[in-house]
Amino acid sequence: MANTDGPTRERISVAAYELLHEKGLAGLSMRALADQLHIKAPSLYKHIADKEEIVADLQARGLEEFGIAIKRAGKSRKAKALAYRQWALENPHLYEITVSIPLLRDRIPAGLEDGLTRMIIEITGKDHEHARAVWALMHGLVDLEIAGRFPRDADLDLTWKRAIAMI
Amino acid sequence: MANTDGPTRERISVAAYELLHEKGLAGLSMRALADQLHIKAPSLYKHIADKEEIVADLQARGLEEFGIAIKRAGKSRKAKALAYRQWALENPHLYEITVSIPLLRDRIPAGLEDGLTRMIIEITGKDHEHARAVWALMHGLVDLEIAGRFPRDADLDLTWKRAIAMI
DNA sequence: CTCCTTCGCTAACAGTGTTAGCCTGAAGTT
DNA sequence: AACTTCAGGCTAACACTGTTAGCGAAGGAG
Repeated sequence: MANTDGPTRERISVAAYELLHEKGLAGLSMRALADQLHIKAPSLYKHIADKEEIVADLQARGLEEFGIAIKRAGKSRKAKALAYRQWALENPHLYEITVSIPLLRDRIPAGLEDGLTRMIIEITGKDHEHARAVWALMHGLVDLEIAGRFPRDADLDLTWKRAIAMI
Repeated sequence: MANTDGPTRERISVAAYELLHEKGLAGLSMRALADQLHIKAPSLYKHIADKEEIVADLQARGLEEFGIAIKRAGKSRKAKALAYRQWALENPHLYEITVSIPLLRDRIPAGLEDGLTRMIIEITGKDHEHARAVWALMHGLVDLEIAGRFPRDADLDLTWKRAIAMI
């Protein structure tokens, strides 16, 4: 019997988003995703081409939400930087999927990535090279923090302060 | 018949090291590893406990070689920074396995990680916080470069110049 | 000679993404 | 009302992953 409320493409995206938040990237399996929609894994393929498609979806969502969070932050460079860290720590799985695995450029809305790049350049107020260095600094800090690379007793608030001072 | 030259623990490590260089982390499967040693995958477990053990092995090797490369570089901060980049780009898979997946601290030689941390502090010549920020900057730059996150026409040499100037 | 350890092997299990092929109910068309 | 079409479920299966159980043969020790 056709479900009275079959999982349309949109509902799959929502379920994937929730699943990612709850179980992380490793827990995002096709079968787990199907379970949450009360269907079987192969049925997902009536709506999507492959897993990459939903990963791309989540990457796009991540970039979008991240962009919004940074825009909303205070205007100072410091506020933006802290917003970067805060968002990444609050959305580690979303951050991971957008940045720790290859970005599926061909499958996310065009311009999304460029928009963010332009935003960073705007914030730093300098040229591309400087913006890239700043971005790398933010990313490196967050990545190492999430990966647990810093000692447990490291004062990361202070580290960020120093980093911001470097900019 | 017992092999005249059975894959001892050491030979497994070597094969894993080579396999990682050739096929990357994704290509490092137990069956592929066994193939290279002309045995079957389950036989590997007569020598190792699990896959994590060989990953830990490779992480240790990576940290070690990386440390040597940095030590060998010129004395200036700039030379060290460029050596960081060069090593990472020349050993992307080794870099990936040491830094893109959780470091198996309990299974690598004690002090290896600390040794590197101390080295970075020595190079930067300042305190822990500053050293961490510098490390994050280097890591961020390399990680984003390997992930292809920078536009193809980006002048990364110049980006590094700017980054080094920021330190 | 016998025992025991080492170190191969095959078969198997649970998990992964994915494909082929079937079936059913709803929607349109004549 | 009957016929066709098709969306969207389903099961079975394949190739891959890491891993375990259990078997068997070779070599060294007593």
